[in-house]
Amino acid sequence: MASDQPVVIVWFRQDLRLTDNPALIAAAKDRQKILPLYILDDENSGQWKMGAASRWWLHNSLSDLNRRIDGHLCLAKGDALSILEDILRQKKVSAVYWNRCYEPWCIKRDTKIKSTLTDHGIRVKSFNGSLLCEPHLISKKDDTPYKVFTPFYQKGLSEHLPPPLPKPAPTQLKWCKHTIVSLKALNLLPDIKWYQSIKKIWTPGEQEAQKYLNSFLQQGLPDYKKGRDYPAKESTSRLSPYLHFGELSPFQIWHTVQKSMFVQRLETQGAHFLRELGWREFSYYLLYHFPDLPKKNMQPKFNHFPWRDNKRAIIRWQKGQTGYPVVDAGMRELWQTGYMHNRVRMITASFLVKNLLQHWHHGEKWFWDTLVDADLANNSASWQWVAGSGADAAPYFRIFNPVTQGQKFDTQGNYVRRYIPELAALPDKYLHCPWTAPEDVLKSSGVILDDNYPSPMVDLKTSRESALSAFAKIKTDSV
DNA sequence: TGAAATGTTGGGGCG
DNA sequence: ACGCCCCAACATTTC
Repeated sequence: MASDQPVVIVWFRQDLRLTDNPALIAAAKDRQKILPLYILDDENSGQWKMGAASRWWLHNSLSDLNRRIDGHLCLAKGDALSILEDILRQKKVSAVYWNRCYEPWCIKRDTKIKSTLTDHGIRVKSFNGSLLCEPHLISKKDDTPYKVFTPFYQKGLSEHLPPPLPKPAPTQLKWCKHTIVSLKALNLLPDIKWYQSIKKIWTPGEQEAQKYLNSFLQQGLPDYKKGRDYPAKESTSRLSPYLHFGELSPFQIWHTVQKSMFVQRLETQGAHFLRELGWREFSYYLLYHFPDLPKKNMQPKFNHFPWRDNKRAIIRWQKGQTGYPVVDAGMRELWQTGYMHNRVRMITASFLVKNLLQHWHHGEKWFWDTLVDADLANNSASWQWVAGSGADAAPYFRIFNPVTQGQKFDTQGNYVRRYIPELAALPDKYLHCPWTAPEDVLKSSGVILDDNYPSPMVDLKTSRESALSAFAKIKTDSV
């Protein structure tokens, strides 16, 4: 039966941190024992169960969080409401606090949980710990949601900036020990240890996130505006997985960058970086107001788009065997590290959707499973952006040329050579288009086309023309 | 947060 | 000296 001392549950979700965590701060104010809880809920997430790379990340994040609270983290697996109700039967619970999530399935589940627990006589409070500004607070003058990024960012969001200052971790917390299952029993790690190479690159955890942020401010930010386009450089922040799991809050990022902009005189660079945070906000905003975003084209005319369905082509793309070095390097970076540089994400996505004419859902699913930063809002909004089916999307006819893009943004070939060692000996001139290299150059570089590296799976000129004529077919379609 | 096609300009070679 | 052509370099338009 319920033990005598009442406890407050802090339900950790995508906020795996102790600093600037509103739910935790609220619990600390109650001065009761805190039961820190994480639930792996695969029963309510439907099609959007966490992908494999994310699970690896989560495993390590939970392990780190648990270590930081001296082994008190309570882990559970299953339907969140049932698990909470189980705990209520075993413990005297006065309140449950959490920071809000914005995935449609989460909103639906949490709404039900909130009303059910309230009926049980429990104090339930939820907070914003993940967004600069929550989606329901922003709308145009006519009360409809923004559909275009620039006005959303410049008018809608900016009215709510600056965000509140980040708050330190509460001190002298009294944890309550309660065990349901072990971390191992969550089965977050796969049987095959494909994550060995990911492990070399990444260290999940709140303190590591802070280190990453600080090193970005020193090394990445000063050259961010230009440098972020070059995948071989380290000018991007690579904060996305930490941000997704809430090991870092956007408030912390926003204020730290602002301060750095002032101290280092990096107004322009900083503004460009903060704009990327703005895109993240916009993705969440779109997902909130258009919950079909992960499934349905925002522009209905794309419902008639003549996608092809070629399983083997999709597999070649996934494996990085398209014959276009910058595309293949990107897909191999993804497979090996659980991450891909932003510019290369655009190039590989454009290739799948436009040159191969495969539905953006295929790319969305693959990225969902393989990215450590897989995030429903960012992933679906970005795929629709690339495909051209989004509300404020890249025009369909914007088709990236992987050879030109490679030559422009990986001129020295450092990125391609890192992920495609079999091409490493090719001279820069032919690195992004090996099939144009003379026989003797190929031979002396040890490249044998269709043997150790494929020749292009489609012709750029003709596939581009096919894409444009496919687009022409839906161009005139009415809503 | 393109690329390719088309248009324009201006310098240099050359009859 | 002049007109003509070529074409690179840049600008504009179209997809």
